Amino acid sequence: MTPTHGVARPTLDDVAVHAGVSRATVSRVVNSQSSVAPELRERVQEAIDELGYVPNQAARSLMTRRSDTIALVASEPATRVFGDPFFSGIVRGVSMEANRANLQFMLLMAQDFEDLERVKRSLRVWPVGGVLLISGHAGDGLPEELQELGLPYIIGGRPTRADLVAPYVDSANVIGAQLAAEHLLSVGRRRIGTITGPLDMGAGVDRLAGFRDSLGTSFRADCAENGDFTQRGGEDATQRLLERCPDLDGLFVASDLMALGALAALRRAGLQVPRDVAIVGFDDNEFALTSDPPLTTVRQAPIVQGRAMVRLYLELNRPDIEVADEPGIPDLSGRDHLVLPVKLVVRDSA
Amino acid sequence: MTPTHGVARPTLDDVAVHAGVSRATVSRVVNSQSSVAPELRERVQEAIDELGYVPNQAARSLMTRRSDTIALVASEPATRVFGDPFFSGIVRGVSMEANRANLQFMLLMAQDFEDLERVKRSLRVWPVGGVLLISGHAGDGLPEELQELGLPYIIGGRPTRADLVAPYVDSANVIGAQLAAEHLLSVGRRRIGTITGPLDMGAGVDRLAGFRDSLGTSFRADCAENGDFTQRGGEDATQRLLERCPDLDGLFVASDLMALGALAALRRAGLQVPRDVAIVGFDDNEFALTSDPPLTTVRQAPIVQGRAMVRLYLELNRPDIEVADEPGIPDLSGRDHLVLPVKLVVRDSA
DNA sequence: CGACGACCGGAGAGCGCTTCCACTAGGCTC
DNA sequence: GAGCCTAGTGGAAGCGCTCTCCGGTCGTCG
Repeated sequence: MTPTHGVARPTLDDVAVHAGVSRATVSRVVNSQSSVAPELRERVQEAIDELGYVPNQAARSLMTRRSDTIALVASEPATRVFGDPFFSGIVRGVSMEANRANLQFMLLMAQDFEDLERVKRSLRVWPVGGVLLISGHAGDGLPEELQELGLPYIIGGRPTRADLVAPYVDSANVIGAQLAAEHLLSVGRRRIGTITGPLDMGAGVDRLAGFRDSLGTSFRADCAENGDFTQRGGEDATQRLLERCPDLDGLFVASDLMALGALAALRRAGLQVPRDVAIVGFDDNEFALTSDPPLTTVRQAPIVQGRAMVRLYLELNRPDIEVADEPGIPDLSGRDHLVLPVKLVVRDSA
Repeated sequence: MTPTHGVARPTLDDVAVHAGVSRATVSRVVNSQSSVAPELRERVQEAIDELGYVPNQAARSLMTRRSDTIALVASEPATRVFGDPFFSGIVRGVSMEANRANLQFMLLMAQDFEDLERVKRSLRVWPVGGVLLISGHAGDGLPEELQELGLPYIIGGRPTRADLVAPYVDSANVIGAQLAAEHLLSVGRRRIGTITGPLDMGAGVDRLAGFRDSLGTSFRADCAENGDFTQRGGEDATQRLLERCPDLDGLFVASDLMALGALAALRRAGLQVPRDVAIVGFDDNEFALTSDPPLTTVRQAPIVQGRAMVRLYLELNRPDIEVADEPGIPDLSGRDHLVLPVKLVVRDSA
């Protein structure tokens, strides 16, 4: 048996004795709820500092029946979660905001069906107060599971099932894709194809929809190829696309990582970007800047998205934690969802 | 206040009543320690299944004064943790093995000094039973802090301070670098430079040491340039190196990600790989395979390393959890450290 | 000046679990 | 067959905390 801490940690009682008050008073000071006389509060605070008192989370959550832990669940294999800067942004945002709210967050990844079961089991066993769902694929069953467990959750992206009402934080994917398509049209491209994201994900569907919408009658279904948001997938998809639509002069790729693959495929096919084919990506991550040529792309803000997800969770489920307004993060009081703006960033690829 | 679970969860008592035994007996069955009559044990198990009983972790760890949670702490910014497949491998390995042992793991990243303080605070507040430290930089103070907190920890890599005795799991970095250098020599290269890792990290120091060792008197200090294990860092370092040592015909780069950058820098300088400069990397991750040309590199096994770290932790600190032998993971009974073998993988770059 | 209310602090009951201890059987040894 | 184990079970005491009650102390108004 391993004690959690080598040195015996001071308890509430210790502090109470030290400060000459009752446990209840100390508790009230610690949780800064209800009224404690200023003088007493100060004395208690001093005792806390002096003893280096830190509340025992286990005891606390045993009593309150809630836990100050949120889980970030990605229905993706670890390689993808770790390979795409988009996820790193989300994680950073979540980590940032969770920290500010004194929540602990844990990261769960589900590579496959088996893992999905494991994750569900984890959520059952571990005292988690809420779940942030990212990269949801239709049919992973996670929202339903959480519903059943009575665990509040926030979706990053949008619900994939229309009958499922759930709070979410999404990027303006449709608009972003429209901007991309319009830009390609505005630089004179007329035979425009697209590499989509997975069509069981909101982002995949929406970016295709926006693209199709802006192209109108010039949209050619045979010049849309499915990718999987990985570089390799983008490369393969582009190669297939080139075989079917060799006369392409413009390409909207639904993520920068896939666009990187597309660049490689085009180069191998002897095509120059943007001279022969103009490319617009989606994300605006570090790859977009360092690629050759630098990508024209649609900027979204994964860090903000991650932060907003935590804040939305707090807003809806933790009235005891106050969420201070923050510049750069849209106000979300009273809302149950948020769609973050995107912006076209023009560089050399289109 | 949010209840952790919408539906009232059955407690030990519920199970006890249902099975017609005492709480103590149910607890014994759940923890499968000490002896319970087979017949009773079965009856209890049935009751557990029937009610869908899941132990309350908070109550449990309140009693046992330990927590079934381990933290994986990376002294790196999130962008690096998420950008390098090495980390993704570690995380996957840890996640895998933690899961098997029914431990929860949480990921903490320290971008800078401020974060480091935050992480330390987290470790104090949250009931963590042990810590896995990766990517330790000399002077981050983490080991000392953990020592003081009385938290057991395992180092991924090796202790950066000689006076610090701590269990660790490392790769055979010195040997790996020797293999790389010897390979470059064996293909006839004589003017060999190196891009090192950060020299405040064990991996950085050891790979340089192995390289220098194999080169002997042909080692040229001015043809060693420091990198930071990022692609960009590798690119910049290579560029600097080329200015100082334009006659280079071989290059050992201490990580594949940096090697990718090196390839870019060489290409920009109009040099061909391997004709003009032969390159050997370190890692053997997916980039090594897809780069142009595919990298000759030293293979290490981050997933195994992650798994071994958890197993070593269990071995040393949790006698109550048994660690079954696993093919592919070196036996670690009785050991307090492990050095994983590496292997040269020859492809086209050298 | 007495009574009422507002407010503040303390006592104490548990949250769900583990584990020490006491106790009962049954199987030994001599 | 009496003593003595050993194995198996239940009772009960808390782990450290929160929060409901309740009693006490003021300020204030009639």
